[in-house]
Amino acid sequence: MTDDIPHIVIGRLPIYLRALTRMAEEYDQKTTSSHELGEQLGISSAQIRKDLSHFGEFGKQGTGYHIGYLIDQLQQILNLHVEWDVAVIGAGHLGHALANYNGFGHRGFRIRWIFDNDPAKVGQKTNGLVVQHIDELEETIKEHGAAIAILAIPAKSAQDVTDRLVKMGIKAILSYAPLHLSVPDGVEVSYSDPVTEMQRMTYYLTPK
Amino acid sequence: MTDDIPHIVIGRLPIYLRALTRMAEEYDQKTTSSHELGEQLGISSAQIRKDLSHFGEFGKQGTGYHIGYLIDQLQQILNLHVEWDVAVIGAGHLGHALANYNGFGHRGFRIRWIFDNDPAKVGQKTNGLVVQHIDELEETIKEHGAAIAILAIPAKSAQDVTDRLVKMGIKAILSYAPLHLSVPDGVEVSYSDPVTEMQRMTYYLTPK
DNA sequence: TAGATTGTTAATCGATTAACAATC
DNA sequence: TAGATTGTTAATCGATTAACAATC
Repeated sequence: MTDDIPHIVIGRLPIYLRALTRMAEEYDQKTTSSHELGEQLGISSAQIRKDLSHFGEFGKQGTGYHIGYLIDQLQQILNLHVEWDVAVIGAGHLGHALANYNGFGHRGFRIRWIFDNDPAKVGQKTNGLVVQHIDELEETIKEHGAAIAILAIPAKSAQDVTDRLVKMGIKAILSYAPLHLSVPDGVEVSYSDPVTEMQRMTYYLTPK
Repeated sequence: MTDDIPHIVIGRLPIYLRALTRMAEEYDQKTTSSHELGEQLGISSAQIRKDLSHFGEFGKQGTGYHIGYLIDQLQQILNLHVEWDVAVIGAGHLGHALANYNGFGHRGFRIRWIFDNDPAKVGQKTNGLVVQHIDELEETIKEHGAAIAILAIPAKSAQDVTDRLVKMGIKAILSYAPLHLSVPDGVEVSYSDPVTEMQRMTYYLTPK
């Protein structure tokens, strides 16, 4: 796939999609403008128009964007017209929280498997899912084919599990483990470490 | 506080801190170089040196950086020489996961309160914390003073709660709610929405 | 001394913004 | 028609990188 669209632009598309969906569902709004959308998100209207212009012409002079149409286009661009099966690795508190979060379904994802290496957790049911032993990982992925995994395990074992996931063809990993993961080209990784985020913010705070 | 150091630089400091801590604790390493650190993190050595140079001269030509000293300096810069009290809003699965996560303590934070608006959850104990009713928010913050809150509640009520937090003087918010929050200048917000992250990654994936 | 690595400068690269013709 | 807003261009702004003198 030809790709010279900046990563940073791609990263904003889901933000636009989220805001547009909210306008449609919460406020039953039919159209919007780059100005209104930008105001709502703290982003300049010029940037929004520039970002969208990488992919086509979705608006009309004078009236702006039809929300339903733009939502549909963004979903197409982001490959969200299919539902993605997701494997959760780790059945601790966070793994359970992910398995029980009902915000995935309407936005393109379904948690389908949850794994743990603790025999005491294997067999537990959570939101209709049964915790499988991590050693069934390879077999399960081979059988069903999965592209996305979420890592909800300690840093210690995260790189090992990542290597196994990559070996099985996983192409996107969302990691809650507090460390940098090494992956080959072609594998996407997103990091979500609450402490790192908070440490960034404390820079701007004054200790009491 | 004078501040023309780019946000993006501040955002990398906790990443450096995390990697350095790992070198020290996991591998008992005493020194490192910008080259080694960069290799480990997928960041250029020039960028690391440039970033650090905003704050002082921490290395020695020929030998690199003393890890313990650099860790200490980064902690000072990020205001992590004090421990920050954190309020968690929302005692659902995610709120409980946060309350039980043991990765905060060693990195500068302590979850001290957890709130919910569901009477059925108020009074529940989790990891030594008792869930308080959200209506006790103002009183509790007024009494103890808190600067950081984590939002683990649905989008619907997130802006309302944010307004209340800001009113009480909260200066940093880590939000797991899938929406953009409006806050006045001087209040830091970090977003952590797993779906947004995954939607960014699916752009690069090929639907099967 | 020889080798390694810093901190910094200048050049390059990339992203954001202002402005506006086009047009609904 | 008058007003609003797009998509795009060029200018500005900011971040990254390459290179190297300084020096441990």
